[in-house]
Amino acid sequence: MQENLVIVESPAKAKTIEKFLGKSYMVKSSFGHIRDLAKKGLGINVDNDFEPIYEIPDDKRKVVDELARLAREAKTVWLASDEDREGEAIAWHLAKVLDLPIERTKRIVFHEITQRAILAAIETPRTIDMNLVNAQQARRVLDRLVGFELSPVLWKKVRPALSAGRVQSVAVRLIVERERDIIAFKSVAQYRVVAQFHAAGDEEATLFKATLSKAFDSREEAEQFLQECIGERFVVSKAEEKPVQRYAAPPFTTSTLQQEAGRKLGMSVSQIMSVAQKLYEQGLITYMRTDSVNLSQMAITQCKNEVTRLFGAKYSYPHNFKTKSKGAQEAHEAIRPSYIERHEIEGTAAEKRLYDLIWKRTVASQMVPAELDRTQVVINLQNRAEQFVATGEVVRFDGFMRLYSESVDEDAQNEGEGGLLPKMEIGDELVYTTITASERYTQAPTRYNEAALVKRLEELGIGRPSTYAPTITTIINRGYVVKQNRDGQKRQTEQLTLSGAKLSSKMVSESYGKEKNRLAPTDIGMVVNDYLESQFASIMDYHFTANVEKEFDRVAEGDITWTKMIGEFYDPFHNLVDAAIGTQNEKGYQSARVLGVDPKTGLIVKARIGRYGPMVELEGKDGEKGQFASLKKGQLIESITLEEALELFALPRNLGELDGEPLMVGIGKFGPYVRHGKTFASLAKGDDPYTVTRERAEALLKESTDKQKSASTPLRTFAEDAQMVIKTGVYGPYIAYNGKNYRLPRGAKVEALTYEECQKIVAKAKK
DNA sequence: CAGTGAGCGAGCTTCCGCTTGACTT
Repeated sequence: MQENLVIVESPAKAKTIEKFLGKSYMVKSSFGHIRDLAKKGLGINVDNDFEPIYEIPDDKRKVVDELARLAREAKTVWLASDEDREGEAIAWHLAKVLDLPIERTKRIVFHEITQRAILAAIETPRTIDMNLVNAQQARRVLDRLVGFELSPVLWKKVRPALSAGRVQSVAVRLIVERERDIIAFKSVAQYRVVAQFHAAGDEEATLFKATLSKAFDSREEAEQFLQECIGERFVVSKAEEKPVQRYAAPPFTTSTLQQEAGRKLGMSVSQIMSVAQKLYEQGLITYMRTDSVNLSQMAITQCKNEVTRLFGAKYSYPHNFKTKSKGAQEAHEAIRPSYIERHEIEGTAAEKRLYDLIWKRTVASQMVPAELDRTQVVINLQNRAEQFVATGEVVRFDGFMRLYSESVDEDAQNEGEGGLLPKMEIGDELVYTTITASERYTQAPTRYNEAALVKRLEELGIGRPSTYAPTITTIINRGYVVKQNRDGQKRQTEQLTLSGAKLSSKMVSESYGKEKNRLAPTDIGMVVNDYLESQFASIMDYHFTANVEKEFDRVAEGDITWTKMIGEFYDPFHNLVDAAIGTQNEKGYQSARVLGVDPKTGLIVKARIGRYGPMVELEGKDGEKGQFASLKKGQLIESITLEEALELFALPRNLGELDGEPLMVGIGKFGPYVRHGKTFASLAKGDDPYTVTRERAEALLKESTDKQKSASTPLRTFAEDAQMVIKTGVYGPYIAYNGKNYRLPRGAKVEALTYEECQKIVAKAKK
């Protein structure tokens, strides 16, 4: 029997801490929360002052029983869950379930896993902070109320099995609004002018680039400008050089790790988290779900030694960072290597690369700023008001950049930053070798990728490190959002070049709009978003979470009771729910978008969501039936054009008669198909229903009927029992017996199976 | 809630945050 039982949240943490404490301590983990609101129903007794109905989930039963047994045997139980709202609630639930007295049970906290911190915590135990617990109950109850009252409204008004919530609905809104910005965006072409100069009278002098301060809206203006540059005088009017410092980024939090590993290693948010989890479990890094940039003193000292050893003392800058992000609870350290002196690890390629990234970021954060010289040169023209500007940046001392540089979002990159500029002084005269006016299109806003969405949510204080990845999964699973690639499109742009006194023009092909793994809303995502915005504007407000967080803080401070706070929220909220259910208005999604008139038939073309998803409709005249067609992948009701819609009506297509029956191509419930009379065949992946040829269609039909024939003839039969048959299905061979199907065990050979073996498989499956 | 390339019909769907495995059809 153990004298002391310490309970933490994570098993990996338990292992580490047990090493720091003496033999009389046993450290166990609760694996996170051990109780939650009842799974069925609301789980809240609204009429009884929002009394929560807690239960222990089935998959937690074992852990709880084990902890209860150990707690009974131990002399002292120490509740050591994380020092934040959720952690405090975990401690309280443990105390309730393990039957420990709230006023006397020892509660300890530490936010770094070092021996010093653990021993200090043991020396200064406190008791459970009920105000903080109540703030968590308020958070939990509010989320349940919002989620479980809004979702059923959607089932009724839009479609079953949809969902809404404080976090996910706002995440979808961000993506929907970005899409609308893109749809509304009008790209315009401008002529941007760049010149190559060198010092006058010196053909050998260093060339450098300078950009004209103004872009021209038309080709004529650009051409005229270039013409006037012939014989123009170019004089330096300003030459400025100033030293600037660039500071190292703070060590990783969950959100910044997701952004940086996404950009540098091309990993998805959930991949990053599962690789980080592996590193954590091996004791290689600190906890990977954190909003803190704090480093322990021990880590700072280790970094100092390491930087000094590797680069010398002048590179070392030991210091800590302050967390800025909204609503951060800082229960943990930043994400860092457990042992700074460990430069490399064993493991999978992904593990090695992620560890390397974390190591570099951590160590670089403890290095001195880089010192740069930033130069700016302004060049005047004698006969025109425009100016050329050249900027350059030179690294004088690399500092932390010697080890690591933070990457930048592709859309935030600015081009035209030059390197070293030659020395120049005011009044210096310059000569151009070429001046180029390039036609450039303004770029539409870019869609969010996963990490960019996480970053935005964090800025708004919405969601927590442990929920960023699952939230993205949820909104994709609900069909609100898709992660997609888009092929780039090509366009021709003009380039006017003045070389000496000769003006020439050429066309340059450029591609644009290529996207990889970007988040775009679906039609249903947009419809649900618009419906929620129209009926529940307060919940959909970007500041809703920040506002209720302030209320939770007041509960945590003991200024108000949590039930009063929830009551004040619930009454108006519930009225909105009732009002939404009560309104008989046409269902939110039913409003159709009119695309225009079909020039061939004069019929109105509309786009809307139908029973089987988004569709376009060629409206029938005087009550006649219209024609319908489903939208293709990547098309949106909101942005589809009349031309694109008309193309969709090309299906079903008639490829001509075959044995007196038409051969039709269409898109059905199961995707693109060929139909001949009553027989159907699905098109293959590479086939396009709009262009597939008759020959190909016939081949597909034949293939399909051949397959069906072979599928209906059994692979094996048995003399012992006519009911026992082995057939081929979509997943391979299977046993059919008395009208039921059974899978073959792995590695089973169809030809070698005996009747007895088949009987066994059937008997086993029945259990 | 369009009409088809099948379909009876009842009961269920849902939130956010804290943690890991179990387990693929």
